[in-house]
Amino acid sequence: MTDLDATFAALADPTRRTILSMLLEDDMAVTDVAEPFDMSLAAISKHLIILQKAGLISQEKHGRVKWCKLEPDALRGASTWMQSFGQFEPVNLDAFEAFLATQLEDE
Amino acid sequence: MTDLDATFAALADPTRRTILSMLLEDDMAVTDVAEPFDMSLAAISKHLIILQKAGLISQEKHGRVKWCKLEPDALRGASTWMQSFGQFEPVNLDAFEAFLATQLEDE
DNA sequence: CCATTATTCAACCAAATGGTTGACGATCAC
DNA sequence: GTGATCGTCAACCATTTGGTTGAATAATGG
Repeated sequence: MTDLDATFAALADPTRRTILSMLLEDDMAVTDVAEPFDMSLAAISKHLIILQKAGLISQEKHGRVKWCKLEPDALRGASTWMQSFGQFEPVNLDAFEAFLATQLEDE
Repeated sequence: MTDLDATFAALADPTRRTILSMLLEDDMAVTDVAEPFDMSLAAISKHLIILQKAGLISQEKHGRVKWCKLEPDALRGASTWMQSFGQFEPVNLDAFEAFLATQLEDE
């Protein structure tokens, strides 16, 4: 329950969602993450800590540079929760899972 | 962007997620939604307003009773955003959309 | 060694959040 | 009509959030 709190809360901020999108391209240092934002480095540092606590990114320090890396697995819990509402979607979960099965067979 | 803010923020609270799960079973009146919670009716009323503003539920007043109904379509925006990280998932978005297309043809 | 760079920490601030209570406007049931 | 019920509003409160600035820590380069 608390995991989902942290994940959804982290995703609720547009700055943090943009950061995640940036990290989708490549791992980045804190300073480089901050560069496009009109905001202090300290503010971005805080956002990154929130993302890390939510498990959405990991941070690893090499020398004085801290590298940020997307950890998309943390999205899976939130994604699964949302899919519990799938019965209302045009494609039901059973069909989707059957589709997944065919995909895996192809490999 | 702002849509996603509201959706994810609404989902970040455990009380609100529980309410959505309850509404998954059936439409409910505000008082009945509030019943299982150890919280004032006014607090639940506020939560419901937040859910409505996020588009996750609709509310319709019949007499003095206000009925709350799940609107799962609002989850789609958030779901789509999360799927943009799908390159890390076993099935990519293109394949999923192709699958959706075949589903629609069947109708 | 010294200046520079990378990042965080601490203190502070304004605004938003999640809760309370009590009063209030409708509506229903008798 | 009168009293109970449904739900919201308004005012209030404590805590969290998202930002700032300036100082502090730590590693690097010349």
